[in-house]
Amino acid sequence: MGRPPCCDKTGVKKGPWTPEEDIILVSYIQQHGPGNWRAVPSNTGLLRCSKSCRLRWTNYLRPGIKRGNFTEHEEKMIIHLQALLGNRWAAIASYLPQRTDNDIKNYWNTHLRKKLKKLHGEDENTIQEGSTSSSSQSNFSKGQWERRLQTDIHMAKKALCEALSLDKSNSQADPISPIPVQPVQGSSSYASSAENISKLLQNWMKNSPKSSQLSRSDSENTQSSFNNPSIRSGSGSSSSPSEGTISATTPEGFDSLFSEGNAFTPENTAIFQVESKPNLNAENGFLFNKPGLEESQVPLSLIEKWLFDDAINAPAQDEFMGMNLGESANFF
DNA sequence: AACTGGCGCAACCGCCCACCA
DNA sequence: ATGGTGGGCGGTTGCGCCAGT
Repeated sequence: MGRPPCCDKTGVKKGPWTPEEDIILVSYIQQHGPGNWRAVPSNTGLLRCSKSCRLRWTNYLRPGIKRGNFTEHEEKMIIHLQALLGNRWAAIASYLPQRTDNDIKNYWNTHLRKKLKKLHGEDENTIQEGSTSSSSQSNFSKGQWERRLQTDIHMAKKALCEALSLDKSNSQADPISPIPVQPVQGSSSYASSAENISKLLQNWMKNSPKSSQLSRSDSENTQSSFNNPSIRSGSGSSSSPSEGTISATTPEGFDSLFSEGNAFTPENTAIFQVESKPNLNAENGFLFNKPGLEESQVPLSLIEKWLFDDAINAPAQDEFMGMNLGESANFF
């Protein structure tokens, strides 16, 4: 039969996550990698649903997440992509690798929708939401649906093209390149996450005088995990400690890294160096190495090859931004 | 100073689909 | 082949903060 239930609802904690819980979760993921979420609550002692752990990780703790104000460029992209893809926030988020779908969704609901509403008046509903909600999708004319499908295919091709030519894409000024993971400079892949935690902990320490005492046991736990060089890749199903290595070579260990006045900086984040040539894992944002699979040896499936070849031959590089998206194209 | 309403965001809920036993 | 679960995703809610009165 199937698997046992992910968690019984009794005794499951809800509401905002505490820094202690964050540390425990990050520590665990450092050791075991993201994935197998069902095992997380039991293995960590967190009184959280596995789903809650996954969401906390993907929306807040995951490496490479950029928080704060959206740039004008990001706004434009979101508006364009929303017009093209509808409320498929995960798909939109894949074009803004530093933003989570939840962030984009929130930003859309709180900022952009109102902006557009102002701009369009009451017509906004027909322009924007008419193309988005799943309930109205059934009302799509065949032409609309096909156009959307074509757009998706075109984007998939572009995404693949970009992904397969990473070297170039980093410097290309294509504003809508769907890069799965923001290109990382050297070794700072984990630093983003650690930076999140660091900021979080600094606030926590300011607000909670007992925190240092409390974090004692946690830090012992997390120290070992941060000094544990193994990161497992992907879903954790195919895991090998050698797949990715992180050098956490601080003699003071985790405590010193997160102690007040010792926030993560470009200098000290360098301690989390990924040894050897990294591969990007789009799902979890970690860098890891696939043993025995050099970059030049990545095999292309037939479909990938087709998409890649077709994308190269397609002259529609500017098609995306130039598409008639109604008023939204002239939003700025 | 106290109250109130709006806003922003983190987290939850429910559905769906792929996968597993 | 089938039933059940994990994980992904979009919609919604709840709560804290802040400006206005």
